[in-house]
Amino acid sequence: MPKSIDVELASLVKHVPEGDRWFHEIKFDGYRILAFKDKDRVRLISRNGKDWTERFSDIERSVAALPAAQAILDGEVVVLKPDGSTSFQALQNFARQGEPTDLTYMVFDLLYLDGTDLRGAALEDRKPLLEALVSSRDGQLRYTDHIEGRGDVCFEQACTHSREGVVSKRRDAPYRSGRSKDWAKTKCLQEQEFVVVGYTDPGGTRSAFGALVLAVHDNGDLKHVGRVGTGFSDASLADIHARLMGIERKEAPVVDPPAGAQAASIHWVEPTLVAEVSFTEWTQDGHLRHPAFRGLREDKPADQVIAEEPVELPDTIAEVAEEPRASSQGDRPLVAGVSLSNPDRLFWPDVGITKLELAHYYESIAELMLPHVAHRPLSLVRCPSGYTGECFYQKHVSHFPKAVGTVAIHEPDDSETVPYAKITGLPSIVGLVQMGVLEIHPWGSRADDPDRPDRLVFDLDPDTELPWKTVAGTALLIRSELSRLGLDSWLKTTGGKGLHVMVPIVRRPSWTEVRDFSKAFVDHIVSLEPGLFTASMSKSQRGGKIFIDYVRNTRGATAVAVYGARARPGAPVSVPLYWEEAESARERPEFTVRNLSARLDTLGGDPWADLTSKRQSLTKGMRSRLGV
DNA sequence: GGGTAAG
DNA sequence: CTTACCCAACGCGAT
DNA sequence: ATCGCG
Ligand SMILES: [Mn+2]
Ligand SMILES: [Mn+2]
Repeated sequence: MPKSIDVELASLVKHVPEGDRWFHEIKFDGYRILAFKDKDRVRLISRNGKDWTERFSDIERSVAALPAAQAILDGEVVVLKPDGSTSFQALQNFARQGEPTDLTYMVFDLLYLDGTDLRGAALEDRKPLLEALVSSRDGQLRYTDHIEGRGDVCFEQACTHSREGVVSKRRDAPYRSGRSKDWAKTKCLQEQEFVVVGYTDPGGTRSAFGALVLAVHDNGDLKHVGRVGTGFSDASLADIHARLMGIERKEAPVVDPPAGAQAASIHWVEPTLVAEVSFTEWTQDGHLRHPAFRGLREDKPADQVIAEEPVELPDTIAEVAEEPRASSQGDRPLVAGVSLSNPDRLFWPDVGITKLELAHYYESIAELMLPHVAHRPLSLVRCPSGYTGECFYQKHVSHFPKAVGTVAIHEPDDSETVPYAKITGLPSIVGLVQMGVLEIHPWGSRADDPDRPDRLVFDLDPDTELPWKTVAGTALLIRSELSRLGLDSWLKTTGGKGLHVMVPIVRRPSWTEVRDFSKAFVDHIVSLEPGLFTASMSKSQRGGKIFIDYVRNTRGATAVAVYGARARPGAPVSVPLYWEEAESARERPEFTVRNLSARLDTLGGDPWADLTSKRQSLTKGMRSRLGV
């Protein structure tokens, strides 16, 4: 077994090589590491021969646990962010939480296995062996899969998922140490350092400054290479602006300052700051195309910044055909008078439901839906590129279509008021659809008095394995216990596994009083069958039980809108049920944006028709019976 | 998705 | 015209 | 204070 090996390195090329003779892998940016495993002994060695075994002790353990006596692996130690996660995981966790990051060893080659040197074998024979060796193993050690052929598609995917690029490898080639033409790397972006020589004023709502003016040293002179105006966070914008103000100067530090109106708006500064900037390519006249700011280099003296040699292109592909002009997106259909961009955008790619179809769905049920959702502050779940894409909660709205109303909400510990979205009619809902809103969550109070709730909701969240009949029975129990107190209630599906029981009340008690009542009521329900019900949110206490969530009944908390869609597979919707259906339905009623109309055609009547006219109050008598 | 930047 | 990037929440209960 | 949760 060899004690050391020089790694194979990829040549940089401009385009991904085409043809079936290539395997394409995502290019990871990290530490290139060879792992030598000999029985229990593992060494992790970097490209320049440094031993990193102690630093990467978690990885050392993973390699030691591999089912092989001897092995040499090649790969990259990377910090893997959880954005390769599937839609549903992403949706569950899209709240802002510190991104947990872990060092992961992404292995892409196997050079030695149990007495056999595999370096002479073809890549297409080495990789299956590697996959078998590390498969089913996740966490610290992962197999780097590849795509056969379709290099252009692979590159496009890599770049749109903001990966660094693609490494293409000849499938029939042995492992050769050193720089090789069998491995070709293609980068989505180039990255380089530049001297900051000035800045421009901000426009619109932008703060601090607009762009940084950049230059490089060239034969002792500073040459202007363009400006970078994107990639800044609000924090870096403010920080950099403060530093720029201290180093302003009258004259341009570059020998070739831009002329005309462009130049007039530039504030020149002493050339002491160095910025790291990514860009797609150099233009003919020596400027950066599509530059984006990455960060300031604190460690690099400005006078050492020179233009790096443009990449040599050993690639043979001559010219890229100009892409056919994407048919201009001028076709914006109107629904309820609201203009929709990208009407064919797939919001639910699994079932082929588009933005336009969602708008038409809301149009078709608006009359039934509006009484229950209009004139309330809203929380929104937006997924502008569909439920499988990045989703996020939004409460404060700005730059929404005019059809979407707003209500000023006073948030605790905030002297200012904040605008929340509000539905005033069908056009508002279509306006939300235009903004990629896949879930609408109304408050339990109305815009004209947000601090006086007019309805409670009991949210039944069953353990996934509980049968429908149990969930339905629980809802019926809650209904009858509410009835004993003198309260009528209404039922709906949630679009998930659970149910919502809705109780309209006369606006009078505060949120605190309503929450106390809800908690006491749920505690009472739990006491009836503690083995089946729980009021405790913690997942560990919910196994095999139904979690009855009373915390929905607090200020600012919400439940998904009735008739509202869910950002989940299949485009499910939350649907009103007759109480009789809870008794008679043998299976969980499940409806979608696509098929709800079939139910409405045959149902006859509206299960929630008399909810809005119901007048009932939370009384002293009810409270005392619950011991509040 | 909208807004602010760049080429 | 294009591309690239940032930004888009919060409160409760348990520990 | 921080975490888990919806
Ligand atoms: Mn629920
Ligand atoms: Mn976008």
